[in-house]
Amino acid sequence: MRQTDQTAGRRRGATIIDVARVANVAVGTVSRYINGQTIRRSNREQIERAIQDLGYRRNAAAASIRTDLTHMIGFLVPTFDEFHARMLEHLAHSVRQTGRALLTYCHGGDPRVVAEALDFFAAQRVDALVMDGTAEVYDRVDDLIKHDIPIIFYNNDVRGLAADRVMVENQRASHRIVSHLIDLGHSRIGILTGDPRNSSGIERLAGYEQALSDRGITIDPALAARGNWRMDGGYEATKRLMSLQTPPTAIFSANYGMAVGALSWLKENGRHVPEDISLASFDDVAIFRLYEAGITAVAQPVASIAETITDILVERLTEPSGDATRNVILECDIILRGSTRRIN
Amino acid sequence: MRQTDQTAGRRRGATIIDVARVANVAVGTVSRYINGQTIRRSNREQIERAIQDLGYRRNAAAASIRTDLTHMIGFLVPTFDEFHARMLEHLAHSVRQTGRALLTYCHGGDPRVVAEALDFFAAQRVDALVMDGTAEVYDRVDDLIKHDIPIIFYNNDVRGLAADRVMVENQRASHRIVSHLIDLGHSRIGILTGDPRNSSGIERLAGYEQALSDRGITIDPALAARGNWRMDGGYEATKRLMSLQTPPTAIFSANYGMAVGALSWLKENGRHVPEDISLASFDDVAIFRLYEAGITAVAQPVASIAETITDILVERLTEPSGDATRNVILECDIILRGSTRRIN
DNA sequence: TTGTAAGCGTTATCAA
DNA sequence: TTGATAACGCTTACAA
Repeated sequence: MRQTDQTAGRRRGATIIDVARVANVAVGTVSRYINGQTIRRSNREQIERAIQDLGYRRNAAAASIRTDLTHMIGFLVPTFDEFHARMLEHLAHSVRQTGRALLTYCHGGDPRVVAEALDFFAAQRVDALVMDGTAEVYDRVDDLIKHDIPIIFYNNDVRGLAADRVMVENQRASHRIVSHLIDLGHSRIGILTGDPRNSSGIERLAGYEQALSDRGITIDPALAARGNWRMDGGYEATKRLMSLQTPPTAIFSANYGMAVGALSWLKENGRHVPEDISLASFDDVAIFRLYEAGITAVAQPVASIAETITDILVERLTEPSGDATRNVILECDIILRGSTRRIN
Repeated sequence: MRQTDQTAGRRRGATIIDVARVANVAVGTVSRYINGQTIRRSNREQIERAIQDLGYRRNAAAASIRTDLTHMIGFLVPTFDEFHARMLEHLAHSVRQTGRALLTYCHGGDPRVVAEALDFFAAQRVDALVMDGTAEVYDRVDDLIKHDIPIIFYNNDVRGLAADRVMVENQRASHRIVSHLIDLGHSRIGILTGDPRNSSGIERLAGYEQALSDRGITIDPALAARGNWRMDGGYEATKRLMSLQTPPTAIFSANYGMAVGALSWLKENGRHVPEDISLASFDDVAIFRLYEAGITAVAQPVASIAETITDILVERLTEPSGDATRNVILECDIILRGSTRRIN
């Protein structure tokens, strides 16, 4: 009996049964009305009035245990830096238009939190999971896939999993921007690399190396300074590069966070961009448009990435049973600004 | 019969019943094990093996229809700019440590989307809702409160609702930073105001005006240029201020987005900061630390805001039944940098 | 189109 | 501690 139920943590609201009783119809009829099926007009009006009077609200959780559809998409990222925040904004927007929302989790690079997040998503029965691929969690993600939860990777891939992927042409874009530096007369070009366990880090480094060798420039391992995608890593890596016997005349940063660290070190040490050194970076963020003469950058098509992810999502969730995994690779733009300068 | 059930959209996994059967115990026992109650050792081992073998995963949605607890917190923001992204990151972190996650929705300033979000949260039965207050939705939020969903406002308040609030001392911080400009000899100080429907916009403007009148400076309405919190609004508002007969010698921006717009206009028009004009802003963001000599700013205690919200959340969700609403107001720091300069 | 009733996967009560 | 079983709020055959 509801009134004597001690278990409810909070006052329970009206249910579909209450609505049916007040409207003098069967629960099935109310359910059909709620789900947009055709209903006799008189019934519809009575149901609407009952819903109004009772302040009834459908319980999606209850529905989901029958339908196995929660209308929630898991979204797992390492951090909410500008890149991921923009992804989130675009993704939230496109996913919203399909009647779904994002259950977000931020792992901060901690594998235990990643595992925790995947468990949480599995328990909540998210309809699908969108994540920036992180290695080390191969098994746990595979487990989700075995439980028929579609996974879509973006930004970084985890090879060998039956997941969809929406990536950008990391290697080609890096090749193009480094080639631009070479065109400007640079041959001693440093790179701030990301985490070598990340596919985008590997590919961006490969694009850099390919561009150099395509132009007959010997690759000097000392010019590849390892960062960690973050500002502090870029700062330290830049310091190392600039302390070399023969420092580079140009630096390419594999992401924007490290580029900000580079700018910070250069500024503190009185090196001017582009007079003393040219700088180019992956990712196009607000600060690059504003900083002094602007920073030359690779612009990722964030909106397209989000839309493509949503398209794949809807496809996976509506099509009978998806066949082959999809692997979309989107193009990037190179935005030339004042931070890259001709030398000699 | 499971095998013939046509309704399942996807392969259904093992249930607690399956686990009980394989482990040779009752479902109640499995449930108790899952929820951390004491279990006879032999049973525990058999249950653990069964869970392992079956790849069982608890269905949180099913549990929630009995417990009325989803372990999801709704998070509603207008946009994922740097301020809200940082809030999200901190909030996700602190909320995670209580075993919950954030169901995020981004409304982009559209009241229809706000309404949609609130309906979605209500249907999903989020345990609580954290939101940047938006006017115009008084009734719908009140409806959620009537359904016993705790609401916590941050950044902007909506007066008159039985909700908790975690705000910052907008007026006092603005007063302090404007007073600093006056100390430097400025008397013709412009302000880029936010949306006047937002409580923080009102309070920051009030702090500005109070600072002026406290020092006997007449308030010139022409010096209050209305922005929209965004870069484009700040750009246009700055243009208007700088086109006045007697332009200001200093500008205070009520948030960082408009300050970036101001920097953009000033740069395009060859005005240097701080030589030609001083600039100070609410919000302390990455670009302010890096931009030329740095931008003087009000630093909001984002981490504290998030932690306070989480504390209140936990309190509301565990205490018998919350009494009075809480109204926390946190202090801000003024960070002095190179963008504000003494004149005369 | 409607009513009836059997699930869905949990939790919680109650007697043992 | 455990087992058996009645909720929880909804969807969906199935029969009318």
